[in-house]
Amino acid sequence: MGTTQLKLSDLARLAGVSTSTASRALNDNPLIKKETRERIQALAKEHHFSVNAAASRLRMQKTKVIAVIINLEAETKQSVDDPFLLKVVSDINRAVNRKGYELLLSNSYMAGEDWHGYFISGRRADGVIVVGQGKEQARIERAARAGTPIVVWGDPKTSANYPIVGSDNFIGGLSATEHLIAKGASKLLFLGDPGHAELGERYRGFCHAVEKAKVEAQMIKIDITSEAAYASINALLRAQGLTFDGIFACSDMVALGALKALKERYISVPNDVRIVGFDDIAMAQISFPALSTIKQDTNAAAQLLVEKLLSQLSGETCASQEVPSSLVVRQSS
Amino acid sequence: MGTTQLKLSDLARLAGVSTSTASRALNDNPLIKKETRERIQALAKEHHFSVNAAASRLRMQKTKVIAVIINLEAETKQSVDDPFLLKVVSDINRAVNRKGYELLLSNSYMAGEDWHGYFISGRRADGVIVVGQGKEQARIERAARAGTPIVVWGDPKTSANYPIVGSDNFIGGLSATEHLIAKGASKLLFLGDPGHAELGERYRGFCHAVEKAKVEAQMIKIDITSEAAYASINALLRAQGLTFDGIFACSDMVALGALKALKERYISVPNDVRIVGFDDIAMAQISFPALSTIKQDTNAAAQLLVEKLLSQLSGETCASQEVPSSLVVRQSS
DNA sequence: GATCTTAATGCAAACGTTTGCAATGATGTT
DNA sequence: AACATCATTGCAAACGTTTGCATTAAGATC
Repeated sequence: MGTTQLKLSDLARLAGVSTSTASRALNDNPLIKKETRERIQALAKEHHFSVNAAASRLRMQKTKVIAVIINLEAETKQSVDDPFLLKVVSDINRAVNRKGYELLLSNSYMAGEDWHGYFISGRRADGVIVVGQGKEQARIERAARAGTPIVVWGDPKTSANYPIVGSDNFIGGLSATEHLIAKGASKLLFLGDPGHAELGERYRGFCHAVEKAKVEAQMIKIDITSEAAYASINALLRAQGLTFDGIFACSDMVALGALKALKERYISVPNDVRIVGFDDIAMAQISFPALSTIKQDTNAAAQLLVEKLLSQLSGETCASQEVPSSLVVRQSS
Repeated sequence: MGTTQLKLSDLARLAGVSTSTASRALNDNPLIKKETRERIQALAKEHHFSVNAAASRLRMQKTKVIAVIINLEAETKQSVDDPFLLKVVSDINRAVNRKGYELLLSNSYMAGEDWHGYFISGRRADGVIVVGQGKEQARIERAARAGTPIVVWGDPKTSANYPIVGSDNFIGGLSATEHLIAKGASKLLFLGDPGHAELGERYRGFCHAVEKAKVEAQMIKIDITSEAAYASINALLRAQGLTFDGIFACSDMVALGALKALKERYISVPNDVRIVGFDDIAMAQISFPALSTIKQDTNAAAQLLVEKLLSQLSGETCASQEVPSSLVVRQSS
């Protein structure tokens, strides 16, 4: 506090060696005699010395930082508070740390339009992980073309000039719907917005199952929030009565909103209506009835995202990849 | 990409001015003629120039970065996925950005024991926001004593050498409990861990209301997870039957876990048992019955945290402060 | 004893900004 | 005409690391 910041040259003087020796010693460079290294490292610990990251980054041309940017549409109101998105971020954080990198949490507000300029040229991060493919991929594509090491959490089937990691949304949608049908549903309802890349795949899976089983089906396009789901189910029931007996919701939050609307009208879940969600957020198992859902393995995905990003940093190119998802059957179906 | 990174001196040459002029122009320094400034700024935009943050930070001795560290006990299993914690982080992110700072998302794993060394001496951030006071405050206190600009989300009543911002937990606990009693409950149950600073205050409020109204009360000490709540309510019912008619849960997640256990045994909420939670997470209004709770104004708190941190950066000292919380009455009570 | 190898360390340049001070030219004042 | 003032710009140092290359000392080889 009172004393001025210790720098490497001070530490070196204290140890009676040159600055370069001190630097190498702290980086465990075998050029330096083992005893010397250990002596200097001990001294550093004793004096609470920390390398100045700004100086180091300037010299090294590397930041050891990965930026995570949450890519939400301004228009739709899927908020940053969506527990699933935040879980993804949290898992990415762990994965990033395990590789010795730090996590800069960013968003369109800070990064603006020119992600390459802001993060890479600006030496704020070595690479970018985008959470949420969104409807509009221009900025991602521009960044990738400018040479930004970048990976995206989204729908891996989308063809793009950057790798995308995400669940097999088609299979997820397919197996959720098949499960609903197997449980006796014959008038199905899809709740979500197929214009969104990942949700579009889930909807494709839904349609595929519907056609194969030759059952009735309808789709209501809503924002990805529980409020929108609650409102739309209420409106539908009011206008047309109970015209469905199975719901595939594009996310758990949506499913829970629908569930609430049904329960308020004493429509029994799963007897009158079966529901399956998507994501398997913490709330899914604590709702009543507990929510059947397609579990996304965010942990595995986060690890893959980071690995792919790091391999880009070392010059390799890599492809999109799907992470297996699995049906979790609970009481709602 | 192919071309090498543009630096300030290149931009200056392109504009036919010196590096210093270019630097000042980009920073909108009025020393430079207005037309020159605008010309250079336009040129910078045209060429996608971005200042090298590493070099700038080294020279300025400032990072314009704020570190947020989620402070969880290793022992208890309140996970990073707790939606409330993540909401706090997300609100802090917004508040930080509004002030022109970036957010470094960190944790004990990266920062280790010596937060001052890691963040401040290491020039990774200008200040630290700690989310979650935890049970053990040694590291926070040590960092503060070492001169780290630091603020904490926690219980503002705790006396400490750093400012703490948080809800008025005592009042929150008091009004939640009074509400339960007003709704007819006379055998109360507190669910949570009073050893945790914030929860301790909530429990004090609970006890205060209980004594004033002279009603029965018991406390079960559990981890702050819905799973623990679910398990403990089940165990209690199995062992002793329904010995309570009102629950004050220390968090919404805990309340929802308890709610599920009750519903599974067909105990009516709110007729047989009234429940009030704490936090007002998104799930509270979507559960069935919708959960009454004490709403914490995380947005206001986040703004306060950032303001207090920034005023520390400009040398002022500041005090802890409480943010008003409010009872939100829904169907569970 | 002279030369060669090897191990350990030091010297000094470079990374790309920002900023105090000096320099320049133009304008106003006596 | 000499001098002071002002607006605008440039020079060069400093921020604290890391690392290629040079240097030194010590042991090995002839």
